[in-house]
Amino acid sequence: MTVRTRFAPSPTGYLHVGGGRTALFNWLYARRHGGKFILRIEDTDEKRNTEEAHQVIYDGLKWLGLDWDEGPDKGGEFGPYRQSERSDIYAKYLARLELGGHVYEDGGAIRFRSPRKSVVVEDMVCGRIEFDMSNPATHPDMTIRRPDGSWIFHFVNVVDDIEMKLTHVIRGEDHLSNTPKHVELYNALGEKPPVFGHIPLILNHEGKKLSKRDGGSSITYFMEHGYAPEAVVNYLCLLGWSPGDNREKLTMEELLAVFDIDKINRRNAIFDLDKCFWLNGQHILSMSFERFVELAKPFVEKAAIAYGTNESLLAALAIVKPKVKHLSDVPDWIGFLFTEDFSFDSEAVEKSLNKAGAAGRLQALRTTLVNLSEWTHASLEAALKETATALGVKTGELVHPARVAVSGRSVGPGLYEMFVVLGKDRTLARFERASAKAAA
RNA sequence: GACCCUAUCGUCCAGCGGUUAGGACACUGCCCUUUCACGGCGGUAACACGGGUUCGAAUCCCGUUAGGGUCGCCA
Repeated sequence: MTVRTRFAPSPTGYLHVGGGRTALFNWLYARRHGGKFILRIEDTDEKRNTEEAHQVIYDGLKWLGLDWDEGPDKGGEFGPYRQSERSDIYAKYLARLELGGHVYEDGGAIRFRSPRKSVVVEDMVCGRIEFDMSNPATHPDMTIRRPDGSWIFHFVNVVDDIEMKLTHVIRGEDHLSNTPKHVELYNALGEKPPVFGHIPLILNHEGKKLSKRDGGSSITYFMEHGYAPEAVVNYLCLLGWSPGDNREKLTMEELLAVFDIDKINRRNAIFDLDKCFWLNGQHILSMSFERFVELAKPFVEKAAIAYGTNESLLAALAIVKPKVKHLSDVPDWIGFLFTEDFSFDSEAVEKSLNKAGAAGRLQALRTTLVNLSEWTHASLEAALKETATALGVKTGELVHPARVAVSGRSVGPGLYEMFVVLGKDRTLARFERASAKAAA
């Protein structure tokens, strides 16, 4: 039997991180077991069903690196993959329930008559759970069709899972209490329920369900704030699970090899943006340069940095990669390399450039550098240190003003790296201007 | 209210009958260092409570408490 899992979001115009994680776990499970991952859009509520809302889902999943084998945009053997287009199928299944005497009319709506027996759910994550369905007050007969003919979630969800031959249903724990209802439907239809796996919920710092207002509650947030997808995927897996060997940073390949849904714990987890941020830095640090360029470039383009040739952009990105924590910070980190019109941080100017003697030291350094025949990291470092010795000052007394002279700020890439990327002429020109500025 | 799930540092995870209760984020001290990072070495900090079971319990059982979820003609 081929494993078939699905992600079945409703198009709300917003992809929740919890949804992203559900999608991820389903995808991981399918890929690990050589199965199929299906995308189904639950858009029975037509009011909020827009094309843009669908796009948010596609974009979010693609960004996370999750590809689906069947879906609305892709087709597949068991389509259509939008519930709004599956009404005929639901009608057929309703007829089956009617035939078995499982439904009745109530004020124009159609309800499913619960057998009122206890239902046992064997859950991949939660284990064996028994639900007592005998009390109609607490477990009323569920409605499956409204008077206007539109369908209710529980019913269409089950019908589609049957029709699409899903073997495993991995979803949020908020559905655990709904599961016995779903099982009753499977039984009434004479179908075998899939294997369920209810994963714990993601909470905010107040311990409440993560809502739209919370920072980092949507996948879009991570896309826009310069997170690497691999870092977000990594973090999401770490919520409720660990590889068991104290590793924190794992690549997608490593996750695919060791992530196991039934080892996930049953506790709801509080989302910690700090740790996600740290993982992002770790991933950026260790990813290939090519990958870094791929992820950083869109931010550079969006900021409309006039970087000239591709080579010069790559040179700038290379010296910044070990420092950057958010990809969205890249434009700010490299901008000063491509314009003479960069701004000077007043605090930095005050602290090093305007320090007594700074202008003179800068001039001395300039003189040394003018005569430098070789413009490399090593020769620049040697030259600067010699100058410092000759002047009888500490290296830092030259480094700090030079850094501000060349970049306008006190924080940035390595000094010699900046010299090399700027080249001799521009470096010396900036020295000139800064000396004048310091003197003034 | 009923039913279901859960309970280890502030947070995320390890632990599955005998441990100085471990790692990571955050916070913090020192070192490295041209800034900022990175990295290295430390520090602060936890078994919710009460009963059992056992020679022995963070670990097993039962309660209590707390948190979360579900009980829609939302999904």
